Amino acid sequence: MNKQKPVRLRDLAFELNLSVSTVSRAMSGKGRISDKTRARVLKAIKKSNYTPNDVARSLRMQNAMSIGIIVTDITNSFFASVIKGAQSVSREKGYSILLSNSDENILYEAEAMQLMLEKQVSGLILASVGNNGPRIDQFRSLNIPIVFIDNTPEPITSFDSVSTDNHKAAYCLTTRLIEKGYREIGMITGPLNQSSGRQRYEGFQSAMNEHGAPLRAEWIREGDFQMESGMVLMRRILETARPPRAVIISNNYMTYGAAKTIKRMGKSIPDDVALASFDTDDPTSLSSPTIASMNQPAVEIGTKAAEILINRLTAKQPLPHANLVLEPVFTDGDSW
Amino acid sequence: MNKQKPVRLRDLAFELNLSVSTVSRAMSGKGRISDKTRARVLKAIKKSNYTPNDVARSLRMQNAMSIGIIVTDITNSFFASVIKGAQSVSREKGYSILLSNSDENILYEAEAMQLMLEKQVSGLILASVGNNGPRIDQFRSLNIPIVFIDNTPEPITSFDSVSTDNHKAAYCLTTRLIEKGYREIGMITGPLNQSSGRQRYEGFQSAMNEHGAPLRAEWIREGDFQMESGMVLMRRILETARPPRAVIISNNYMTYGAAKTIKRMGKSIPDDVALASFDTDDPTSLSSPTIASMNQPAVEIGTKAAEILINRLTAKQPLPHANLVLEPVFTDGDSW
DNA sequence: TTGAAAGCGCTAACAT
DNA sequence: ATGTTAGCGCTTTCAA
Repeated sequence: MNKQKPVRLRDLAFELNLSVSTVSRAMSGKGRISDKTRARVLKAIKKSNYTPNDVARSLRMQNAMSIGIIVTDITNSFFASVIKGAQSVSREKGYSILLSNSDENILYEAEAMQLMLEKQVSGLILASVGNNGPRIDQFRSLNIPIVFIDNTPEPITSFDSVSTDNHKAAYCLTTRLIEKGYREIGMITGPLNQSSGRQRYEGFQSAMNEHGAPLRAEWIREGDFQMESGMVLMRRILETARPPRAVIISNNYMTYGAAKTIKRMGKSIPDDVALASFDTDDPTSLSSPTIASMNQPAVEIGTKAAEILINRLTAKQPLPHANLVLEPVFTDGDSW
Repeated sequence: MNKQKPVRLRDLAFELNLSVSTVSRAMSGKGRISDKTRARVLKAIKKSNYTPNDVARSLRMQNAMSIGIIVTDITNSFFASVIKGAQSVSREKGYSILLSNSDENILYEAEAMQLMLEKQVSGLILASVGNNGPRIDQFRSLNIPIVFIDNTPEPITSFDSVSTDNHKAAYCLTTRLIEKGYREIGMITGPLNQSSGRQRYEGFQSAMNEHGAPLRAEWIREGDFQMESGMVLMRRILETARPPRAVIISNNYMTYGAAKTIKRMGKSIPDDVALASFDTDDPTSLSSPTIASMNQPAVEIGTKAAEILINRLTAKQPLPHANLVLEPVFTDGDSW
């Protein structure tokens, strides 16, 4: 348990009677160097257990080769998948991942962004919870690219983003519901100041209007994407004098909460109230009922976001903003 | 979109007619400095949007104030929760998180460890997939602490670790099963070269032996913690001439796979075969049947691991190894 | 109380 | 083909 000093380039150089720069070149493969010395150096590196100090390299290169990822909740399987996707392409391209959870807290998000800045990340993948203009400007003025996922700021075209066609997803989901014969449909929306929440709400509205189905205010509640609000709001909706026959719920957690409430009230899905949702992927395949759901392709969002980011980082010329909008993936269920 | 040069300490110093060291002291609060200049500096920092370069600081301080976390699969809700726990403590104490997924691949794990080394992490939280002795030694010789979670290496007492009492968990689970009247019990184990897999198997054995229940080789199969192996092995077990009445399955994914197989074979849980498992937490609470399960306290594992790590990092004197063994948390279900 | 200067480990321009 | 040297942005002795 000797607290051994780490081997530095200088140590290797000394041992081999070479200069640091020669050793450095031997490692990087850049610059002219004779095959003999190169082999000699590489051998010495192996047996000395040399580990390059990437902090020093980052400082010198003015590039830490790392990507920051800020999500609201890593425990949400959607974000976990996004991260997994982003991580896999990052590794491939030689970038490491700095991770932060914002816990849906705008203050934590700001802190995390500040941290990323200080750590000199090469770029950021951000699932933002709200308006964080000043910090975003700071990234921009330092020319550190951000790719927005899930929620996108306005106007979208002045940022990079990877998102899902939420309007369409909600529109389709609602239309299917109507085609199944439901007309009295309520909704538990997400926060309407977040693009995902708002777009899903608007898609719902469009479909309802187009099919001449009634939009009743007491059937529509704005939640916060947390399970708790799903529980509370579903109860409120079901306790109206004349509750709807179906409810669309804007994300997975609120749906789980809502389902809990429905069970507790002794009602059944879909007989008493039908449910349709977003992003309720079920790794267990034990759910009952299975929830009809429009899902964002999470892993793909992660890989695409990382690709767009790295692409921009390695581009020779300024690139136009990329606004990738992926198709939602529908999975049917017996919740309706 | 001016690619503005970041403000450095030197720029601030110039602007204020001070030296860099004075500005640095003003920021850090260390060292004598007059209140006036201090205020002056702080004001300038605010309005100039100065962002300290942490890479430079890390190099100078020989401490990156970051913690590496390597897990096998961030998509597994167990690990996601571990990370969440670790992250929250880390943030509090001023450490950032470098994340890597090993995808249950020992080669990726080794690569990730190498990366962490190069990035000069202050410490590592490692959910190891297998024997990775040399790399572990490297951390040790560089005096970079590792806290093992989930799987622990042998001999456990020469490492820091946070784990769950897997033997006990399996023993209790098996005993309960027996007390419910089951005697013909099979098991789909995890990899027996991983401590979690092995200990759960041994706990099962102990309980079976102690209660004089039969251990039949054809009812016991070694899986790899993936869903696929749960599917395959459950089929194999059920296709034996005389299948068991209950099967204990060593983790969540294999259980989901096994349940799928059981359904596909047109059998029912628990009437045809009862199930008991580990770590099957169900965020949806929609599972049917709900799975009786012994769960690791995931978030707590994460927080404790981070605490132990940071504690060691900030200790003045060498600390003895910490081997925290947490109690499993039982959640009943109607799978038995 | 403040400033000058060294140096963390590395890369790269320049010199040999 | 190899060596010398400057310098990335910061902290911290040491000197003024």
